Amino acid sequence: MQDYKDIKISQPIMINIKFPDGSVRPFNKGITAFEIANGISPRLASEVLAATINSKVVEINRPINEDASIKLHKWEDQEAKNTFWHSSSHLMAEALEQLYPGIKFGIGPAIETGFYYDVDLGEKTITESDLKKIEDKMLELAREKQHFVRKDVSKEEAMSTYTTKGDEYKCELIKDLEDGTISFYTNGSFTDLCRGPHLSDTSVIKAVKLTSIAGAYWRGNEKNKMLTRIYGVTFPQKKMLDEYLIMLEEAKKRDHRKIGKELELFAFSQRVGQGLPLWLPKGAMLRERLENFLKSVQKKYGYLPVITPHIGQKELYVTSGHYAKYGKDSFQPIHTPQEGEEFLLKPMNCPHHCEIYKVKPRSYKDMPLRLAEFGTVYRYEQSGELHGLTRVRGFTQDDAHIFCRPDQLKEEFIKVIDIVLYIFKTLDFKEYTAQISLRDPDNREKYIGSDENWEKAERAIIEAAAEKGLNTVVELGEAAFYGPKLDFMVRDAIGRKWQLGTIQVDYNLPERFELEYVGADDKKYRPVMIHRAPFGSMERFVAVLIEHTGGKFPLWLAPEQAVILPVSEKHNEYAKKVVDSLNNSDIRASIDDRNETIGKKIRENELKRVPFLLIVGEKEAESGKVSVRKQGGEDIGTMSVEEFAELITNEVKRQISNN
RNA sequence: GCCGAUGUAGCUCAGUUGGCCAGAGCAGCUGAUUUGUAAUCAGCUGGUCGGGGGUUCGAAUCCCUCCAUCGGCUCCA
Repeated sequence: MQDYKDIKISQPIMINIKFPDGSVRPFNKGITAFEIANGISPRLASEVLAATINSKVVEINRPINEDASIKLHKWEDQEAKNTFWHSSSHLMAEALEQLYPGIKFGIGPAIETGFYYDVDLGEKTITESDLKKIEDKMLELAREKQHFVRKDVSKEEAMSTYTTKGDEYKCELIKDLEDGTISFYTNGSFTDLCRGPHLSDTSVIKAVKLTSIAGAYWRGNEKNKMLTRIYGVTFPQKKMLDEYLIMLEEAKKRDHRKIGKELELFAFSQRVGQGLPLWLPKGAMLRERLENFLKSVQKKYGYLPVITPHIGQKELYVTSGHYAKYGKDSFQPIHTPQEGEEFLLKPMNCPHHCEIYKVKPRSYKDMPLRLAEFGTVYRYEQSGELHGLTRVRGFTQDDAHIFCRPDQLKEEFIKVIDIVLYIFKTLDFKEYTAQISLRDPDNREKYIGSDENWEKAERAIIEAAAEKGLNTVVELGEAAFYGPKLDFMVRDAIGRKWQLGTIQVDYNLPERFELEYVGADDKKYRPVMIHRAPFGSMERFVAVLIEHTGGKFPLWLAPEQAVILPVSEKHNEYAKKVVDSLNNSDIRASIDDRNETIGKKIRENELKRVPFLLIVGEKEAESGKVSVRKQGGEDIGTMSVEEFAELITNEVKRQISNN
């Protein structure tokens, strides 16, 4: 620091800074991102929270000593949020240390929304009711405008600091770090082992909410001690926190478990067993419509339906390799009166489909063979992991397996992507991304199949995704051991991300089941297998759809499309005629002929999210018409029953054919 | 499975310094009302207070245990 000042006074050394727009400007050596921002405008400087210098995110007061590229991050950038939340976790740690002296710290990173810190409270406990106190302390400390001060330390110094403090978790972390890369950050009374980056000071943290408290194993290993994890989120403006809390409320309202109960779509029974959903009539019919929709799409794409049993001999899974890998952690084998017979509940459909492939010799001319089944599978999920319909023990995959020649892989992949995108479009998922999961390049031996095939498959996926213009992220090392895959994530109506469909390439099962086809040269070849499930599972998809729509399903899926509300019992007879006529036009309509006021009937059918309410009274009965109220209250006027039926039919047609 | 919280009528929730036959609203049933765009009125029915065990003269309330649910962790073919 001292040197730099001297230099500046005598003869400033200039460095070149490159901006995101490509322009390059000279600055004095040692300038900071904050000073650069301030030179552009003081307002910008006040909003910049972090900067990326040469593709590394750093604090805005770190001197830049060589030519560099720079990008300034305001709150809108994830980099800024990460910095903000990471600093907030240090602030929380400081508050915790002051309130609970002697506690030990694990790690405290930023997460997608907010941050957490893992702490070992020793004998003490923290409950939800203590959170307010901690929040207040954090705000108090934030207002002190504490600067985050970085200090590079030797490994030895770092170790001795934490040995003295008696913080074994930090010691363990330091052990794994390389000397020369270790730094401490101090804000106020709290110093933490940390690589940064951080805010320049705490004063920008204006709003704090500690959201929950939970147990978490040290380093994520269930053999280790369980620490207390405190989750929180902070914002630079109070208003943003309020908006965030409103979003949480909205999410609560859309919870598929709540709506599923209200709309009588599905239920659970303790007696049946946890994680085993019971589909109620309305839910079952909804699911059936989704299945029929996908079936008709698949028919167009040349899929062949198959049906296989819910159990299979243990031997089947020994062959597939799943028994060795998951046998212990699955539902245990079913034994029969016959000695030595063992069956397993099927945890996936692929082995059964492989056996269908094998029922007769296959020719290269038969490829691709696309076998589809809505197959119900059972997996023993740990009890703490079960969650509504999104994580269950029995579920139905919209499964299909495509057996094809290696040269057909890319084309088949593209066709599957087409199906997935068509589904997203029809169900109004406008924002989605795709993750391409490839091999870990440094660890090739853990994957099965030849290098050549892997390269071909990886290239096929990348090219297919590119040709379809997908917005993709590539993740190395995320592939399954048997092949690369493509997973789709959608964003729902309130911005949350969900993983839905998946497309996976598999070289393993064709090998294990010795699947073959005869080529044009009369030689035998091994087919490639594609697993794909555009919905993922019916359970999960319905859950996501509920949360996406808040229970207001599109007309073609809605359990009831219209309910006829007679103004009084005198009009029930006419209402009956209307409903018969609509049902004849394949419209799902019913009468609410309860002896209640029209106001109450409207209210209750609105709560049931019925898309159209038809009010019929004296006027309508006389003129043979219906008065149409759209969900939410919009009056779309009076029309004949035929006109209304046409309106519904056209809208449904539009919704499912927007290809 | 692990940490923490919760479990009262079909639903949403009161009631816990241990003490008369455990409450409300909605839903359901019966009756009155015959209704015009988000809750008509009255009466009635309904609960092993999650299950089991214990402490106590007395337990929804305190203790133990099991189950389920919720928030996380780990896991996810």
